[in-house]
Amino acid sequence: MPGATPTARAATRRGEATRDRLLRAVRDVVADVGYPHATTRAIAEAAGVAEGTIYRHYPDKATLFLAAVADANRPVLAAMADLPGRAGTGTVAGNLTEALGQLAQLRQQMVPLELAMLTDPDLAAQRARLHAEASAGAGPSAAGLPDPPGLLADYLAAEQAHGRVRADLAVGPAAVTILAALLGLALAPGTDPSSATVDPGVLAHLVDGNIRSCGC
Amino acid sequence: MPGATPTARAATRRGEATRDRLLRAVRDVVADVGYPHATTRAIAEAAGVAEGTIYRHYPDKATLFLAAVADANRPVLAAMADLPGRAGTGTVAGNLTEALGQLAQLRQQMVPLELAMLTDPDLAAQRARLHAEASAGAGPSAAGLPDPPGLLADYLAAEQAHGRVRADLAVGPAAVTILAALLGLALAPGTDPSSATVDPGVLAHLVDGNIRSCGC
Amino acid sequence: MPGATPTARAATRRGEATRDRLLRAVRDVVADVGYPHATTRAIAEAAGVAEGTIYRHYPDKATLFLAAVADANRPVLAAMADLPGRAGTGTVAGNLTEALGQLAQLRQQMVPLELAMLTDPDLAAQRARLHAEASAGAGPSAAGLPDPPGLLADYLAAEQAHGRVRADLAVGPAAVTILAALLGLALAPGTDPSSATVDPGVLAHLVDGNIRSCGC
Amino acid sequence: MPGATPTARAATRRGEATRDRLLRAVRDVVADVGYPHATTRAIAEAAGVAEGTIYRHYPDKATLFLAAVADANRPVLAAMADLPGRAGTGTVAGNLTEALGQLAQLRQQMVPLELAMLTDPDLAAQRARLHAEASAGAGPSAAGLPDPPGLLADYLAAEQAHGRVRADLAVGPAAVTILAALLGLALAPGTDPSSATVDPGVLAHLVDGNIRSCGC
DNA sequence: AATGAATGAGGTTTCATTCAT
DNA sequence: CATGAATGAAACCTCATTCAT
Repeated sequence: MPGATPTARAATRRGEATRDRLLRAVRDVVADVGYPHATTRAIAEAAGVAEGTIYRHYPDKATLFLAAVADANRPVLAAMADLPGRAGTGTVAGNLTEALGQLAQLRQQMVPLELAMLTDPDLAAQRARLHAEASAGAGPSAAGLPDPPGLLADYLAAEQAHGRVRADLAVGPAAVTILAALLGLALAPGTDPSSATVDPGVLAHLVDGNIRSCGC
Repeated sequence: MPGATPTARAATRRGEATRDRLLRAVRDVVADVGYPHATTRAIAEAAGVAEGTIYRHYPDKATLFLAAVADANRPVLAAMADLPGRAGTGTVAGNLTEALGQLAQLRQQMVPLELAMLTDPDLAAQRARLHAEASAGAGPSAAGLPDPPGLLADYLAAEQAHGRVRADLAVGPAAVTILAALLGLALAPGTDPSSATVDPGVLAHLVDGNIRSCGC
Repeated sequence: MPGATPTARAATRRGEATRDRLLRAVRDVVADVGYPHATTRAIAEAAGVAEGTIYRHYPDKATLFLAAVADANRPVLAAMADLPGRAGTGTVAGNLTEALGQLAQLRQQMVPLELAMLTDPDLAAQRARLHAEASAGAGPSAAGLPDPPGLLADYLAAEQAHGRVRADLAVGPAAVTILAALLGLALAPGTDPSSATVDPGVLAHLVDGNIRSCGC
Repeated sequence: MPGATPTARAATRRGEATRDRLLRAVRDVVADVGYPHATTRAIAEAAGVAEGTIYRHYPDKATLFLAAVADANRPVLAAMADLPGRAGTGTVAGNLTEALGQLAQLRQQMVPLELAMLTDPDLAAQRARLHAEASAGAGPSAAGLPDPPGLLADYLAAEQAHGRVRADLAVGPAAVTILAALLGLALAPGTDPSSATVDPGVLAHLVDGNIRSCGC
């Protein structure tokens, strides 16, 4: 075993490290100079590799960007995935505040990348195609990948079942609204981009206003 | 007096018409293909003029974009400016629903342009410079131009004075949250961009959840 | 007489004034920003007219430049034309110093325009064509228009006839050399372009070294 | 040691060859069509590379031109650098004639580039900045780089010390005048640009008239 | 005669991508 | 696997010239 295909393994290791550096470089450069100025040159430089190296790991720039988005999305989804399981424990406001706080913090990191998706229809289209393929590949049953709005709606519905959220709340629109507000806050002009967190007062208002059971 | 300076006026007329066509072309092209693909060539074509014509009216592309943003912003501000005057009339929910509905409709139109500002730091910087100059030029007293969050907060405070909004509502954070949610909704993936309006259910939820006096 | 075709006359007057302003504008702009940056826009602005006005007086930019060169050349030729007639009067050194001093002063003014001719073969070709046509139009006898080297050589030859210049001086090469040195001095790096005159020491050296009769 | 870093060297080699081809292309194109028509397209074509290649080696067109000027200047300086060491050997006239003849020949090659510097103030300014930086970088003691007028003046002074040039000659003005004349001759209209040399008669006159010791 | 908006060819520069090393 | 020179299409912008007023 010692010495078995050492070069191949080392090479693989090296390649993975390079890919990681590239993904992080995409995030950094887009956050720094904006998507329109995030050129392959700038990204390669930030990653400390030659420009040509990009194309040894990704077939083109769009694919690299989508990989960076997926990579940045993972912790966001993880932060939300816990939520439904907590229904009935602690307090509703506490659970939401913690989850949304985490989410806001993470989203801040990936907002520039999400913006890129929103401003570039080509990128969005390619992402849609990838998602479609992924769903198809996973079989017909795997239609609904978990996404933040769905997870949040699930949690709210579960709390309704526990009687801890007013029964007449439309959980779908509420989830969408809450997350939209969070996104909107991250973008609002005047937001200090260096502070990674949302103003706690605003966050409290958001939670409180939306789920308050009617005991006011 | 009529006909006093007919040529001068005519000349100006033509130029103004061209400028208008250019501003609209910017909006259309950005909405269509996205800011990164909104080239001067595409804009000129959409406006029905030669590429060089752009530069007789605007010194560079950034200035053209900023002019388009300002132009698109005008009706948005107009829609909000009425609101504070309506405090005490009709119903709170009615006033807000109407104003936010209008706002959502208009914002939809200018969201792509605002996104451009958010993705391109250069553009944002130049806009900031322009605003600074405009404020300076208007004298030291004109510091605060009216903006949507301020106007909405003013309205909410006025309704508090009328006792039609619960007294403990923090009007500043509430205004910011509502508008952020509106912006977030316009961006949320899955929003049908062809429907210019926000889902009325969501809008109702937004108004209701945020300002509801405690009579539930 | 009063009121006789006043408009026509006024129009002509105005046209001539405009042409003059244009010629001077060409000189000023070329001297200021250099021939490659002397655009029709800059020239029109310097002349205080609209860009289109240029083409009411000159068929194209090259013709305008050549007219400006010819205009700037007139006083230079005038300064040299006197010289041959002065042979035998005053002192040789005095005559030359005065003529060359004047020439240097004037040339300074037109050096930028002459440089334009030297850097732009198209312009030079068109000038040559114009000269050829002028000569042809003036009849076959008018082949040799008076030019500075010829006039200077004529003067030196006349002084040789008076015995005031050493007999073995080759007047042709001497004239060419002197004028070339003058041109070279105007161009030499380190020449202060604001001082319109040549260093008197250098000028004295130039005169002295070239024509000194052998009494040293 | 051979083969130590073969790739790096090879890469460098290719780049260096391309740079050389570009520098020569600049000279050729400027000499051919004149500075105002020396477009990047024409230069790239003359060098046999794509237009974009220029910008991998030089940040912009101006820098490329300045590099071409510096490159063309090197042999000119080399031709003059020998001169001071020859004082006291051969004959004064022989030394000067040879050096100036070489200089004229070389200068002919670089006259179009020097003209470009003279007609384009932007270029001249950037050159001045570069020179200033170079001097500063070389330490405060390296203020005076050797330049042709200085070297020629040094030579003349040395010959004065040997008693082979008349003692009352002002070596500074003489050197300036001689070189200015050479430059002027290269530009003089009527000079056949295909003959790379200056008319020997004129050259003799130039040498003779300026340094002749008084034994006539 | 004069204006200035409009034109479109062409200029410099950028950039995603390919290829020889 | 990695490099970096090379490519060429396309981006933004300029400019001499034309044309409606």
